[in-house]
Amino acid sequence: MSRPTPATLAAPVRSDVRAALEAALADAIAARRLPELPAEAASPPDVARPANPEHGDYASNLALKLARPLRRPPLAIAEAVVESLRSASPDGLPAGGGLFVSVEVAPPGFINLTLSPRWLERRLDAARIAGPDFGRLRAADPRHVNVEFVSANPTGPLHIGNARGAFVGDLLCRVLEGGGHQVTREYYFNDSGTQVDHLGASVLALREGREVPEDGYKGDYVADLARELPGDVLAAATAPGAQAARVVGRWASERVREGIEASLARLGVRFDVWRTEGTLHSEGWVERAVERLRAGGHIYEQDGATWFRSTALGDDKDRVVYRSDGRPTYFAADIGYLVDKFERGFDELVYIWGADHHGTVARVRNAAEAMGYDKARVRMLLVAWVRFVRDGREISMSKRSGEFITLDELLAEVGVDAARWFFASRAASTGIDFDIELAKRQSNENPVYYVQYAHARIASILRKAKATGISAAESLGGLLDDEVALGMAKAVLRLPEVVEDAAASEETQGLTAYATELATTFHAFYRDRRVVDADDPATSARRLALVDAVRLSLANTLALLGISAPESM
RNA sequence: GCGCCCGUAGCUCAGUGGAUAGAGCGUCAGGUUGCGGACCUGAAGGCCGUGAGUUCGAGUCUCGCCGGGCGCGCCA
Repeated sequence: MSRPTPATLAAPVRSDVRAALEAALADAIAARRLPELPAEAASPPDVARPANPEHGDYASNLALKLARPLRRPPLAIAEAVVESLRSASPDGLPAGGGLFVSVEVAPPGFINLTLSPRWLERRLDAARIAGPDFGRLRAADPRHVNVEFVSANPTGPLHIGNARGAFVGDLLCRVLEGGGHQVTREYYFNDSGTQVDHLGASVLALREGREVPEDGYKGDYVADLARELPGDVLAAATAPGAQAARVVGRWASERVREGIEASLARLGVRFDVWRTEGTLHSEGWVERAVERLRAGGHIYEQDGATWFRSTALGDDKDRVVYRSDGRPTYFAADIGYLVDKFERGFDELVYIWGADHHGTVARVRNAAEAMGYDKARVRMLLVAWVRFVRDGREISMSKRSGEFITLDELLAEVGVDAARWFFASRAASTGIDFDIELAKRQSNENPVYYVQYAHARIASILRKAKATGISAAESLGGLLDDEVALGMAKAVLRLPEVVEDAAASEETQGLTAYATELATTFHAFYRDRRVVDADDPATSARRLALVDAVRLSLANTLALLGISAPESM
């Protein structure tokens, strides 16, 4: 028997259940207990986890779904499929022998399936062999995805308004990677625009002891930059004929960008590509994009400006690409960027944008379509607004008021783990409140500590076992006849399908909910079963194996979220 | 006015068309001579904004309305 790869070992249990049902359905048709399937009904069977444990570990509605196309009562279809499931010899099931200990038909036509303890034991042993790979999947359709996020212009440090996009973007990347896809994290910024000139003028003004201009930047970091401004840059800026604000601005924005990179690193976010708007023009990507559109008849001239006919594809209005004075718009860079990204070979482009940018979604996707790209491969994930609150009062984000909070300050207050958990456990599209005081409190008010505590507690048990001279058994061998252990084993083995769902939905709430549930299951197990018991080393060894599998699942889930899994706390 | 997002327990939020709608916090009542009490058990608390529709089945899909947020530049 060839040894399965870790990715195979970590495959979702649910897919085995699906495969078994599919095989049983095919068998029932072959045995003429059911008529041939019409082509349109040939999708894989739906499998869900019932809310009520009496309905088994998994339930399928395939009989209900097939009732109409097969023109048979759902109960009759369910009976036919179940007969196939039952008649298959324990090791004759294509998806793996002895998968189920019970298969039942329940009105109005559900098929309820309960997993076999023996099969679960083998699966759990395999998960432990997979180790850190348990929960990392092999994608059926591996894609190389470009995820562009944060993308704040380097005119000042990241503030809490940038926080959600940074976390959501990174979490999306992690979940896609967990689902077996390849990801490039990309940061897009402008280091040559008027904003950068304003920054340069502000720094220069302070350096020369003048007031910051009206449209300049006023934060403390500007004063720091003025102090640090090197003599040679200052000399170059003040040389005759030099564009002083621009020269200083270039230097300052690079310094700010380095600071942003460092802040993001503290969040556990590292970008693969830093791309500037300027290079999209200098490298000719914008021209290439416009030519492509022009060739397709999507460009016209009016009032001296160059327009993209976005309305032809359903947008509200056409969009200017080159202004009447010849300067390109921001949108021009956007379309050049599309060509650049696709030329680099990505299968899919994802943009993490604030919800206030939703108005620009249609034009960019339309431009992609007009240039001959598949619109479905260009997707914008809109991140809703966060109200930052301290003890119930909203924190104003005005830079002028001085209440401006940087990302670094937020992290210093609440910690990376708590912040990551907070954003991971909420859908990106929902507006949320972030109570800084609440997030700070290290108690059971904050579920991240609850989960980390479970991990630390297991680590402590493992230490205790080692000191006692008991080590984890290689195989669970019979342990799952104990119902308490059985329930926990099932919880552990859910991880791969939780990851699968997260990658498919591109949301992480399922992972945090899962980790909380697994921690709860463990704490209950801890209450009901003693793990380390010198009087029963055989049972101890098996329980240690099971508990270690819980630790593994918690650690892998937290790792996927970029959250630490402490050995003690 | 048009477009996008949102409306679920006192609060903050989950809930891939399935069976009795969940979690954390908060409130109330309990629990440890054993491996970590940052733990455990229980209770109260819901016309899932609202009205229709689609179907075997709707918190979930469609449409209308009500309420909230955000957009609607030759700005970035």
